Amino acid sequence: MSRYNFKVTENKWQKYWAVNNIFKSKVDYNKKKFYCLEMFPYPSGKIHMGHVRNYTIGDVLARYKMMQGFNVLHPMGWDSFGMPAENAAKQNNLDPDEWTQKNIQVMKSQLKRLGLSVDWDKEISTCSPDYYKHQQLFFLDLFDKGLVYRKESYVNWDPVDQTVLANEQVIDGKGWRSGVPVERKKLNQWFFKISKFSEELLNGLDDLDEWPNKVKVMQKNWIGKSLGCEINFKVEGNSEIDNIKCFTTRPDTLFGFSFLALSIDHPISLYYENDKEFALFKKSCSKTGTTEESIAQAEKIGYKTNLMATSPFDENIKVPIYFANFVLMDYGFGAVFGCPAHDQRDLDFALKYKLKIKTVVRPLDESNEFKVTNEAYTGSGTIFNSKFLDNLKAPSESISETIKILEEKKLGKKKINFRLKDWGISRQRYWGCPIPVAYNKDNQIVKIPKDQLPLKLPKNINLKTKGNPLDHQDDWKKIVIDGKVCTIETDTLDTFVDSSWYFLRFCSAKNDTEGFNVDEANYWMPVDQYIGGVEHAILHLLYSRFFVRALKSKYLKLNFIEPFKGLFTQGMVCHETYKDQKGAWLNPEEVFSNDNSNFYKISDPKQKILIGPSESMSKSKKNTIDPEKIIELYGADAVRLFILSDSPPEKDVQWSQDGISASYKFLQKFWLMNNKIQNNKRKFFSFNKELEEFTNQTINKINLNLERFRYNVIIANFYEIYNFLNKEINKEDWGTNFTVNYLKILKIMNPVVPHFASECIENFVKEKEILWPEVNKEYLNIKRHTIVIQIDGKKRALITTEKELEKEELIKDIKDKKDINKYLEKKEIIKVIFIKNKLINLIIK
RNA sequence: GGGCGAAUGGCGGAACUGGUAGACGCGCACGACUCAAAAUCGUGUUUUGUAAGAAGUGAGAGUUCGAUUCUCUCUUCGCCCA
Repeated sequence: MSRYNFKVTENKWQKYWAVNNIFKSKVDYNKKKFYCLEMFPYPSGKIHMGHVRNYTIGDVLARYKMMQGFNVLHPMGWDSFGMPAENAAKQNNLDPDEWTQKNIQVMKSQLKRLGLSVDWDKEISTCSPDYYKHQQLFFLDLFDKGLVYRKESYVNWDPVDQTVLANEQVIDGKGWRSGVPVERKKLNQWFFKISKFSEELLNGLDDLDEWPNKVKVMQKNWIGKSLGCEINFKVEGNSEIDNIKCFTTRPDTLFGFSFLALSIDHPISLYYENDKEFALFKKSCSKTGTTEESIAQAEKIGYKTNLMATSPFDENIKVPIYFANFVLMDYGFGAVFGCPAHDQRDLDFALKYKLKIKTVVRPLDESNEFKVTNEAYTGSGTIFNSKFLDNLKAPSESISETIKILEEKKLGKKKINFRLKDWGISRQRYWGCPIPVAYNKDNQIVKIPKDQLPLKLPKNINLKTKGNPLDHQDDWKKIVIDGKVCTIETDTLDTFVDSSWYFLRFCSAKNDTEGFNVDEANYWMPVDQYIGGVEHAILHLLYSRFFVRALKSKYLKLNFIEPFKGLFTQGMVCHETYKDQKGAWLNPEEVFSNDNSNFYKISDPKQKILIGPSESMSKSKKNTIDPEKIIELYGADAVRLFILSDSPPEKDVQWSQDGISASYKFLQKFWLMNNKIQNNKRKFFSFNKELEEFTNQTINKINLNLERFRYNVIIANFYEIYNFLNKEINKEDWGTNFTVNYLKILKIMNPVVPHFASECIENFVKEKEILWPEVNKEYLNIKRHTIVIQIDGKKRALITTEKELEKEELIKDIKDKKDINKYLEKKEIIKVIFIKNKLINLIIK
């Protein structure tokens, strides 16, 4: 036997697993199921280290559960609709479908080389009509249930590219591609009524006890339930308008009221339709994007109407009514009352238009002289200047008290408001799932009949058009429904829709007649462990939780409501960044170092490289490491070992060259040791108790560490295993129980380094199904005890003993020992803390 | 500004319910092998001190016989929301 040849071995086992269908899974009611799912990748071209980390973590868990006898579902698919394909196709005159299929082929072979325990028979791809035809059916189902609707809504509009931008494509208020300021434009768009489930989605979080708390907090904040109240303000100046309804979370600051602001889309704006100045104002409002951030940062501007509003608490207080750019129609009622002293936006607005600023909340340590000038006071305190509200504690008492008064006087009522808005699912793009509706000649919505589905995307089209390429597909757009010619909707679905139910599709991946089978879903779902990046903590997870709830309105027999029972969010893979003297980013392959502190350019060895901080690997900073090259050099097992070894999986990990080569060396060392063990011809005679203890304790440790995702500690345990075994085999007598224990050890290494472990096990014993070893609890309670001896709480000595020493015996032993007794001479023991078999602490005087 | 989290050697990181701080790895040093180097193997490696010892888990307090772990205040960093 010689060096470990990872290429031969990894290839051999990958073939073995595939040929023997080792990872194929099917419903089996006699077996306990385990659904292990990692977030499926976008086929962008090649896999990156983030994928390697994500899928290795999942694979370790899946293999561990398989070895424990679970019926494991561990599938893989492709989140294959989306903009990168469309952009790449546009740039290189390609077909997005061909580009995508090619990437899938490449990435699939790369993933296979990692040796994942994936059931490839269940592979799905969201851009395939086999997948999206079911999605179109779901869309129609939800439409029938009133959970899909169309309304006018604002989008980010790039005036140069003539295209709609997603929020993340708006950078500093400018289009990411054109670099010109983004505008707001109104379009008719499709929405999912996620807001109907706000309360449910919020309450459901309480039951998700296997989710990281931070993700639950983020979702909670996103849903943003707030207690407030609606208030009716009397309006003067237009005989047709009696009052305006406002929503506020701070009714207690009502005495600080100095203006009323309306959204430009408020119904009252209709009265100003012919007003030229208002039209100009409206136009200037459209100069900001649609993100909350950009609206918050934009300069507050307003248009003063001829209307006046009266304070519900004091008829003598009358204030002007404005249209303002910072009021949104889809929050509250599109109308807010302005209290400049206690809201920064209102204050900015009031200062600009020289409106009154009346302070009505003072901090607890301030007197009634307290006055807000340039900075709004939003902290807690006491209400003053507010007549009957005076001296209430703000906000703890004042809000509920004010609501009570408003309700009594029938001026307003308590209202719960949610920040969560309906989910806009229209995208003005080609490469997405077509929306299965059309419009008749009266522009009414006509559902495309189910027997005419799937509604497929047209092929070979010109993508280099302004706006949505589908708009220009006149032939494709025409459809005959019930003998009438209709025009197909050209918007496509947000790709988040694709990923909101793919976990259900895996349960019935090849089912042609339905998206998923209820019985199969009821067997496999919920996903027992979902693993992915924290960047999807809000939207993807929330949308998926919504989608299952929405589907439940049709599939009444679904027996689960939360799709993901357990969630694990892994950290990113980071690497140092390098820049040359001109400030251009350099790839790690372009630099070298002789001392690991000074780096130089390979193509220009005199040029010193500037080393930047370690950041998440990204193409733009060129600090990426190609997994394929690393697998080629070190093998899949070494990569798996390293990607888990250096940091806890939930934290960021530093890619390091020394680290990967250490993992490689570890396998080589272990292999040499394995050779020695397997070539051994000697017979042993005594029972190796120490080995038995070590093995059982190690299995126990690894069990705990696996359950808690402490995979980095497991790798440390592997090194301990090597260090221990390597000492044992230098002994004369390894023990009659050596082989049994060694085999157990190889098995627990299997989930992390499956090719390597399988090879070692196979050479040793022939065993088809490798099961997880049981812990013999007898060896967990060690018969040898190491007792810590403390004097005044300081460690002074250790005693190792086989006996279970009682307190008095132990004190006697201590007094007999010179090196400890010296601390006790001429002192009196006033107290003894004793924990059997663990610790004794003598307090002396 | 609010919420959540983190801080441990030269570095990444261990430490179960308060009970031996620094597991394991990297790096470094010394040694073996070698004409030499690489590779490999062995030994050592928190700081300080020749040593016994002392100090030590971001800073400061508190609870406790005993705190990396619990409580409070502060500093810095990260993430999310505004």
